Amino acid sequence: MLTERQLLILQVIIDDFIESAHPVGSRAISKKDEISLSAATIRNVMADLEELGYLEKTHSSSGRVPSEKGYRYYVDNVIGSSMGKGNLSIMRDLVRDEFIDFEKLVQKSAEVLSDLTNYTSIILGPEIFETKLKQLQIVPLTNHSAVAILVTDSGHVEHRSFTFPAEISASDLEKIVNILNDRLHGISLARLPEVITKEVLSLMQMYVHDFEKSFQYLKSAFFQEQPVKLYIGGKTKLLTQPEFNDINKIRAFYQMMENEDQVVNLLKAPQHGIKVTIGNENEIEEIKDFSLITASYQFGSEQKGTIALLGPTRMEYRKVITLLNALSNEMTDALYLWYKNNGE
Amino acid sequence: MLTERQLLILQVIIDDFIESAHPVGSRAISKKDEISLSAATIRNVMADLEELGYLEKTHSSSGRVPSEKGYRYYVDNVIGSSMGKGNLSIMRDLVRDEFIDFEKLVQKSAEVLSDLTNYTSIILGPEIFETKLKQLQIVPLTNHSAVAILVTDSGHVEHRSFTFPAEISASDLEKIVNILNDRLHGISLARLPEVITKEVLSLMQMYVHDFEKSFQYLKSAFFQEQPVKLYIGGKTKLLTQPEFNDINKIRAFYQMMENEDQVVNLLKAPQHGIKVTIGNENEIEEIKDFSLITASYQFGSEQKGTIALLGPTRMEYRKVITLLNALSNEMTDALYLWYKNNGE
DNA sequence: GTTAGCACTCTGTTCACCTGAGTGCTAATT
DNA sequence: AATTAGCACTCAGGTGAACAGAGTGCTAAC
Repeated sequence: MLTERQLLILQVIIDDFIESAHPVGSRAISKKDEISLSAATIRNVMADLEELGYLEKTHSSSGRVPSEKGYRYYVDNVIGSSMGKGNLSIMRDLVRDEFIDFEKLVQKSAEVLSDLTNYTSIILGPEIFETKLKQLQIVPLTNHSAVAILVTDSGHVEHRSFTFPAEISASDLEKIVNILNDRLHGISLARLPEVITKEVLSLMQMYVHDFEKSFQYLKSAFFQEQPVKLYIGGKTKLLTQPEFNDINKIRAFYQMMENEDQVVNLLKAPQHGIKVTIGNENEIEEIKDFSLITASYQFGSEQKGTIALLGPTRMEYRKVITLLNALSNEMTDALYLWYKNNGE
Repeated sequence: MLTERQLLILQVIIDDFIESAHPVGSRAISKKDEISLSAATIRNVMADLEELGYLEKTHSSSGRVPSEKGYRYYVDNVIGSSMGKGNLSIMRDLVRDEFIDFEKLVQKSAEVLSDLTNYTSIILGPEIFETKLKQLQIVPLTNHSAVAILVTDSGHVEHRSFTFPAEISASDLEKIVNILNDRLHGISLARLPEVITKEVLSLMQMYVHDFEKSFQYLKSAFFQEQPVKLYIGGKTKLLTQPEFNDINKIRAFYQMMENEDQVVNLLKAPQHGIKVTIGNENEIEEIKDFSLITASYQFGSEQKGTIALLGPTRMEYRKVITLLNALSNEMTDALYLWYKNNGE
């Protein structure tokens, strides 16, 4: 357990380093208003903190830099008590004003989040597989191609073009759509392939032969899809961070961001509230010197989405946590209201 | 007019530089198989070429580097005659295999293009405003919200959620949709707002009062949209290019790429065939040391889309031009066939 | 327990120096 | 008249020495 003085100094060092990105020395600290100790005393405390693993030196005679353990302690014990304020109203207004369309809201939120912080924001939409089919539409384009449109109760729209044998007539198509809508309405997307195969396919083969092949394609087109949508804001914001001076780091980072699956997995872990992973706590090699802060929001009764900010370990934790907290609450509230009206 | 020898040497220098990214010296050239002159002679030729403006030195005793004028000459006079080959079949197969869905095809093409070249590819979809409305659908979600879906004859799907006063009933909605479909079918998206305002709005006000406000929103949501879709492949590919060592360059470049409007404008200039803009020929400040190669493809009778590759001025012009040429032809062919079947 | 003082350590910068790649010019060669 | 060999010259980039500055750890005094 840290003494009060140790805690104070740890906190001051971290705050200073977060702001300046430079190792902080004993003299600089002793000059701060809230500190009335000499540099020498502070050096002793710093030595202790280093021994305990909360601080590090970049070289033998440099100032101190927080270690990951230091950040962890800071996040766990310092921040929780004193949430930042300000900006909260921005989040609230944002959600209220933009909430006409879920996609628009999320996209906008991602942008605002990264503008406010200068980090990269990532928002994961709700598991689309859990939403239920509202309506299926097939719009013929030519006599052998059409576009299939699928609307879920959450207002998501997915669409695919597909081709089919010319024998199928427009009225056939209409029949098929009617059958599908009749049987599939209210079924969750996750169960769709199963239900289709079990209940509907045989029914349809009565109407049209050889439909199966095209149908197979259509099915795969819809259901091998990424199960969640990813919204990223401020991809280039990190370039302005001083730790991003190394070109190889930049390369590695952007390469990893291109792999959507990986990013999705990063955020997907089920969780409640705010979760902070610092540096090596992250599982993915490429972000071992980043910190990732995630918050989940509720969508309806069961589904969850995730909001995250990705920045250097030297991150403005207090601000970010406050912000994410606010946004996730606002989104949960807004979605709750919206979803409630959405029942049958 | 360049002598044969000057041309040969210019060509060799450019080819060498494109490959190595290092200034090329007289000795290196004299060693090449296709050259049987001494270094001294070559130095004389190089001095001439420099005086003519086709070559430059990075400092007084460095090897030569092609100037923009040099690249321009190379592109205009050297390449045209001898198209590269290979990879052409890749493009053909790509278009044939993936052409089920226009979006998928384009997305995939952008990726392949940038994988093949290590440059960033940009594809502009056809002007969506020129396509014609095929069908409009409104799917109610709650008793005061719905999602509107718009399908064009090209198979594009646009959708927006919107809210409306609770007084409007489901049957009212259905009527509205019927009216809209009846009146708007076959109208180009560009004319849609006009037609709606002139012919349909009054008709609808007979059915529903106060519909106008919500409708206004819906209209703006659809029509203030970006008029063209942008597909970008290999955004990070450029990071592997050696000229991209300067962090500030990277920042400037990515900042500019974030501005979609600007990128669209870059490619939008009406043109036929292949167009190469080298370095300062580009209007946008941020890409004054890039080269941009664009090719257009035809979509139906009138509409055009653009395919482009963006890379350092030290670009593999021959390969890129060949590739773009092939892809744009394949796409035009495929789209022609597809679109022909698509008439009424 | 706190602080002043001092020797020590390490980084980053500057400067001189050197090497290697390449040039331009002149004079000899074909 | 064109080509080439030879040589002096230039410049970028790398290496190492010198040095200033920031910071530490330790000891002795307060």
